[in-house]
Amino acid sequence: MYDILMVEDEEELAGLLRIYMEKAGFAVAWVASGEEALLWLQREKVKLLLLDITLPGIDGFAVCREVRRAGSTPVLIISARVGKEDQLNGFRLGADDYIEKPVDPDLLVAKISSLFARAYGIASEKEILYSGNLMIDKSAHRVYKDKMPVELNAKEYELLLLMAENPGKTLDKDFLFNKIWGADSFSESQTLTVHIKMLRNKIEENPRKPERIKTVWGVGYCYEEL
Amino acid sequence: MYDILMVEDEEELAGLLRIYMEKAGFAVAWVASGEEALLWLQREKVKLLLLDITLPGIDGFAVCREVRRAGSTPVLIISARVGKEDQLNGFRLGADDYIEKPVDPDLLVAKISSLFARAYGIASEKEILYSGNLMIDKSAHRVYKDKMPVELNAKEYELLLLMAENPGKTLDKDFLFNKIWGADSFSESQTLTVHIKMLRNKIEENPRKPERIKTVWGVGYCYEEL
DNA sequence: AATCAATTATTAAAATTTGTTAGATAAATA
DNA sequence: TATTTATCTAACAAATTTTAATAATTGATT
Repeated sequence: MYDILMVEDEEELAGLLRIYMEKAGFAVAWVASGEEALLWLQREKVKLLLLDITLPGIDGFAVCREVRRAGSTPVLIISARVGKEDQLNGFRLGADDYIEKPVDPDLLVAKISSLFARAYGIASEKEILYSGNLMIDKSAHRVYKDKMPVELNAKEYELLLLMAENPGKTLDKDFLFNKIWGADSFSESQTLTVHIKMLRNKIEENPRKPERIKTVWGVGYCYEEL
Repeated sequence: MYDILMVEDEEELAGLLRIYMEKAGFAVAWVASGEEALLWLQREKVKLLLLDITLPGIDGFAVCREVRRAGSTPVLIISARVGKEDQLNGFRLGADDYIEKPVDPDLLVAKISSLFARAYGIASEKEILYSGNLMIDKSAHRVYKDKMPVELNAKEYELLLLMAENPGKTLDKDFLFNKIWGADSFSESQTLTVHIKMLRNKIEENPRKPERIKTVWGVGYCYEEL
């Protein structure tokens, strides 16, 4: 898989940028139009998209929109248009950055590296998870509520983490149970609900009226990011 | 916990930016020097750091370096210095972006939002089905009518989803029943109509004159997308 | 238009399922 | 062994689903 797909119709610029990017260790693919870009992306994945806006045919904005519809691939826009509206539009479509021409290759490479680090380096091994007034420090295996440590035991911690990593999603009881206790395990009956109860006692403001761990009747529980 | 810690010694600019950022929904804390910033960060976590470079005492670069040493908090640098070297230096220290003064508040907010989405996955993919003034959040298993939550229980939810996924089509009673209750199941007699009734009570403007769930005599029901 | 049978709607209450909770017991850990 | 943590029990509470009886509506027939 290539690291970068560059969509740029000016051949000379494309050549220059490619040299710089490859010198920085990125594997670069190049296409010259929006149509080609979309076709290319149908066949193959890429880690980052470097996208000129002014292209013949389908323009960069449209490509950006399509890419965002499909996933969260980082998109870096290059444009000769200097208007603020164009930039805002780019961000609205989900671009990660917007660079105005003329492009300084060193800066471009710096930005790409930064974006790579954010998207693939640090973020993937995010050690700390924030969720409203809750902070879950994965490396320390510890949870803080309003900056005050909360003492959770192992099962409670696992439960909370699993739910907090899927905020806003209803996880059904079987899923939760299987993830934490393992497929079989005789118990099940009440043991999950009991643990939910204890968790709520520890992290809910008012455990009788849970705001954070909502129960979805007949299905399971849903963690709300407050 | 605050979303953003702004480190900026120009009080007027700080005030202006704060207004824009808060309007965009971010909780903003503000300190005016590098020393304060470091002290602040020792006590409290923050989701994003907005950092001016030219500060009295400890400058922005030094703060950035410290922050990176401690973790992967997103850092956005603002600077009055327009040199390419300064920018490269910022990126080298691990900054996520570098904005030159004068700062356009709209663009700043756009960049911050983009960075938030990248770092915290706010643009997390959710399965949502829109149908007129109804919104069905499949991942949360929840339904909203005019943005207000509607409390549906399991069977009602299944029914609604099944119908909403086939708008404008008349689904006959057997089909609905079999899909939700399963082929056999003694009951049937009234149980479907009762559930339809309850659904209508919850999502129709005037349950006596259903606009959304129409009954098709002798056949079944038809969900209208309004 | 009036009648009739079939179908659907409404309602309330019974039956069932599911959730909560506190406390007892067992298991693991120090 | 003392202490903590995990699991289970059982009674209770609450919400959901079904049943069943009655009312209203529809479409066909006269």
